[in-house]
Amino acid sequence: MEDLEPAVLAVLRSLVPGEVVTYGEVAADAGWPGRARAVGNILRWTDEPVPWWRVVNASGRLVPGNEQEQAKRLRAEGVPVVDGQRVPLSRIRSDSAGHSRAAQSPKGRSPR
DNA sequence: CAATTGACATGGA
DNA sequence: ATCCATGCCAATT
Repeated sequence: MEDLEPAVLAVLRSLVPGEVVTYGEVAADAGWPGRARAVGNILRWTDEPVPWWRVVNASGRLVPGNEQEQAKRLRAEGVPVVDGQRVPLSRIRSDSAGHSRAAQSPKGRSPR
């Protein structure tokens, strides 16, 4: 599981201003399909300088308890926030702020 | 070791 | 569009 931490951090660091991804997306990108929950757990306790505000759930909903903070930061990054608590995924899946985002699982990584 | 909880995902009501 | 139910994984109690 800790193997996931550095992987997730790397993915988040790879993100670009204006880029928003879902937990499942990050998990899959890190090489762990289905570990979306674990990702969220990490962002919760990790003290690393990870842009957790660029991570939202599959529904486009911001983080519970910090939605205001998220919305504020996202808005500052150029991400259109709706109602100050939601993000239109319609624009996120496919195009990411003008950068290529397609990493697919490099190899079978599931020692479990 | 079993039950519960949670910054998730998907689908149906 | 929102809420509820089920599944999946990991951490806590």
